[in-house]
Amino acid sequence: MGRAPCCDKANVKRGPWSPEEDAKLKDFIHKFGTAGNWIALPQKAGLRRCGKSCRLRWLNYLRPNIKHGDFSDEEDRVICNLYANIGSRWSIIAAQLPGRTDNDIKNYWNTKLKKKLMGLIIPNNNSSSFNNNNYQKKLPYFPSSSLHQAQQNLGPFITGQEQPIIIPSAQQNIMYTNNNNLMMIANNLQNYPNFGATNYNLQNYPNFGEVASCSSSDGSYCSQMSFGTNKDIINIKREEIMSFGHHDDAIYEEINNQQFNFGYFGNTMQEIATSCCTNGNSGSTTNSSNNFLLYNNDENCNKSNEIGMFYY
DNA sequence: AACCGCTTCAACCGCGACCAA
DNA sequence: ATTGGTCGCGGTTGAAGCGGT
Repeated sequence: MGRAPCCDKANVKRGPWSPEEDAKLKDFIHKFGTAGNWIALPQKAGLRRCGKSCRLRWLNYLRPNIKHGDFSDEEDRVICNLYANIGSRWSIIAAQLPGRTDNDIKNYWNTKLKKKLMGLIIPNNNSSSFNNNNYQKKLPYFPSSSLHQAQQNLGPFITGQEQPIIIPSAQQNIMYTNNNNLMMIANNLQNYPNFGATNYNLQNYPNFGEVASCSSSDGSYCSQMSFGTNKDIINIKREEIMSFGHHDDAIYEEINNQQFNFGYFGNTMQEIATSCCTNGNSGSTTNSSNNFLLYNNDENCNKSNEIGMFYY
């Protein structure tokens, strides 16, 4: 048995509000306020609407000082920062942006801001070295030049020269480095306790390359991950590879006479973890913490110079 | 002009929190 | 302590608008 409806659905109007209804609601609230009871308000105001609908219309549209229209860079920054820290707590985020409603911010995030951030890693359609349209749709691919441009476009989200930045961490985790070499996107690894555990069975992804090891020392999430590639098969410049996607997108591709390997694991967009498969590189987390380092490997697959640190 | 697919955003819905009786 | 009514939140929906073909 479900919950009792809050109003008589058969006798209330639904859908968009007419100017007359808006005027009635505004007029009533200006004269009497909400009288402490939204459920009873519509009847008193002569509106054939559900009380909840009245409340929403007032809070999101009719009340004074509501700000509509474009969000400023500063507002973008506030939303990103708060989303990174508290996730989709829209009402709390809205409280920090005078005139903005939680609904507005939620819509803005879902339809624009998220894409704006994601767009920074969309393959460069002008890239002459990667001209397969299908793969372009599936795979982010970064010539170092366009990545550098993307980094520039990050603008206010870049916080310093040495530290990676984190946007956001609650639901979909977008990770950046600002070393102009690598950029990664991944869902929050901590949401996927099996990440790094053997049941990901990386051997199922033959094109992943030679996975050196992928283990979890504390059983909670990936605390150590390393991967290497067979340098005789794969030839990828570390500046020019970033991959993520569905496992069945795992491909081996030859581009401009260079062999590229894209590795994946995870079955759905929600399960996507990161892979970064470069010539003789390996990655490992440090101290069971929420970051990992990516190294160059030397001829013998020993770590040489550090490429970058990633937070998640 | 007609159709189609995509995006936007106002509005809806259900659920948990809260509060008064 | 329990119950019932209301509020507020966050996820989802769907109509409208828009651009491409």
